[in-house]
Amino acid sequence: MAECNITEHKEKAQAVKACMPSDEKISEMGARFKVISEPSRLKILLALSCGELCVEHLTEAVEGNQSAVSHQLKILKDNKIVKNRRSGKNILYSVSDLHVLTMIEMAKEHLDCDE
Amino acid sequence: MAECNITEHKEKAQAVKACMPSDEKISEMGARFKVISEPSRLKILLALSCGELCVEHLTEAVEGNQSAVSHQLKILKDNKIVKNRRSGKNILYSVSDLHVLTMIEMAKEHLDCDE
DNA sequence: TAAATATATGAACACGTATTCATATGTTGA
DNA sequence: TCAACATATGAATACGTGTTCATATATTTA
Repeated sequence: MAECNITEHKEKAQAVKACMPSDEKISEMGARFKVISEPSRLKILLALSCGELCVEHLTEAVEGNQSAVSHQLKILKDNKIVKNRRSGKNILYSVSDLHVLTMIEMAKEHLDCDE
Repeated sequence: MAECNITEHKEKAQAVKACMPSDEKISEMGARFKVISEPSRLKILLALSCGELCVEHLTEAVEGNQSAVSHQLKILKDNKIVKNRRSGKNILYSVSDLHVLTMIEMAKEHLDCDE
């Protein structure tokens, strides 16, 4: 009993290839996930999901060091996931891409289900 | 005009810290995103989203090489994102975690909006 | 303007990991 | 049992990147 119908699968492979997004698009999709895959950045986003924070307090909230947080904020900003504005001596950061918050929330709930 | 109310932010930082998930949980969330952030794995999942495929045809569908695909399949399987079953000489793979397909679909749509 | 404070940035380092090559394992049919 | 085929796996390599340290830039206050 040949459960694996070769001919059928070959056709399916062709069909799959035909509707496969371009490598460039796949890379962009992956890049989005990669940005939020790093725990240090995820933690920053979880903190900012509660609202705007300046770098100093954000650093305190994630219990990190200032330089590391700043580096990660740059990556998040370059990827348009957070935005910032100056307020006196401080720079206030907030989430600009609500879409990623949704995905993070989904991931969190998914883990909650497991335990 | 001090737009950045230090006291208020300090309190917010404390509140944020209080409801911050554990480092372990954050790592697990990140791990989920990391698995689907790699273009080679993303491509495999996009192929499998159309249905079950054996390794050979999957390799063909993603235009990769057999060993690389097999290595990535192992990672996907270890993370319970795909499952497999034997059918004669072939091993058939399929997506077991529909949740990640949802997120991938979301990411795809998000990019479509941008262009 | 000088000092203090807040944030950003460059370079160096350490570490994880995707890919490749060669080969092992497992399955079928003669 | 042997040959052919399908898949998995180990080791080596190459590459990207997160963190740290030192320092630069920018803003406010004295």
